[in-house]
Amino acid sequence: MATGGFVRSDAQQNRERVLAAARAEFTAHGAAASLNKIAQRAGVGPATLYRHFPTAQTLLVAIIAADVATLCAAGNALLGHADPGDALRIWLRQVAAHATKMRGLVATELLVAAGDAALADCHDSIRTVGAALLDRTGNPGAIAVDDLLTAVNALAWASERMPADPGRLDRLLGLLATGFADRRGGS
Amino acid sequence: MATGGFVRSDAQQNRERVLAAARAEFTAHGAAASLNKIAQRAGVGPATLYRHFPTAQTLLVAIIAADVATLCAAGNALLGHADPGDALRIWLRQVAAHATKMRGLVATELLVAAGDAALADCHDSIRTVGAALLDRTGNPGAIAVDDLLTAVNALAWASERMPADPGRLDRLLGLLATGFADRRGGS
DNA sequence: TGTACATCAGTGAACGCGCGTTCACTGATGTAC
DNA sequence: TGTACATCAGTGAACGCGCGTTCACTGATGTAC
Repeated sequence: MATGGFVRSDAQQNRERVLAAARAEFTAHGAAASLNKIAQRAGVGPATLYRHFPTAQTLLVAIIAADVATLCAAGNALLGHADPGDALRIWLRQVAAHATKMRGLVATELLVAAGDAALADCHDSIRTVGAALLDRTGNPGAIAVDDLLTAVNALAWASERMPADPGRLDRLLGLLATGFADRRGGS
Repeated sequence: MATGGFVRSDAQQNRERVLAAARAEFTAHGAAASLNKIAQRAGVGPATLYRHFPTAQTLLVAIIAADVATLCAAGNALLGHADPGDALRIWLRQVAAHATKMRGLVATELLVAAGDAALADCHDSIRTVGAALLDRTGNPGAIAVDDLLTAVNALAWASERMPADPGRLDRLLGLLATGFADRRGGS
């Protein structure tokens, strides 16, 4: 009997090939991506995919988790940025870029994180970093970090759906930063 | 030979029963709604549904168009409101409520209006009303009405995806109104 | 180092399912006289 | 008013398709001696 806990090197290779194929298929077809096609693209049988990822959700979350880790690392680095306001804006831009991946699937998934433990962890990580960056600005509007992140995800999702207008995301984020109502003038 | 242009009364009835069933199914299942099930719910054969609406898109747009007409009428009425700022906010709240219908399908469809003539008409109607309301406020931030409507749709879609938090939509719209960055204080 | 073995990853054909869609046919409706 | 007719809406079984998923089986890998 094996000592347990070892991982066959071909298994690890296949796992990574499946992840890469899934990333490509999700990017191309969003939520309509097919597990059979992912397996085919990865050059493995469908049952192999199931061995590694029992459900499509598992697969998607594995991909997202890796990206979220990068995103949070970048956010933590920005805590040392000289201008807290700029730091927050820069990071939210990165959050938005992340959320547009895979035809908006990432934004969609992160919003309904409840129900999946791994996804909830991602959500918490992002929220923690976001809260730190927001606090550092003084947070004059007393905004909940959850609301801010939800809004950024939503705007990113929307801009992803309108690929004809590449400047849209930045304009929408600008709009979110300043608001559409003038707080100084009346009415 | 018939004189042409007449509509059999049973046909009209079936058309309306299909529309009602479709509304119910889209509301329950969003984009995953099945045409066969809609037909079944309406008490007609699948081919009958196809006679009235050759494609699922046609069906969805027929439903949306009716709602959009109501929305625009409400917006035009608000042009007579005493406070332009309030009028805009009230109407955007209605736009958001409209966009959350059918599991966010409405928001999704309206964003990618290009490609469907009827949907493009809806889009234009909404934009025209929105522009009138926005202009009346003086539009201090020189915001494009398209961006504003896109943002409202996006936030509505996001809040629809998180039904556990019913106050979220209003908070998000409030955030969009005032912005997350303080324009008076530095950074 | 080399060989026998036990484990478990991989295979790919096949399953059942529900989807969108079509067909030849039936029958209800409205018209014309 | 009443009847014959032409039109076209409705029917529902059936099609092909691709999906997610499973199965009994094969074979590669790492271990133990």
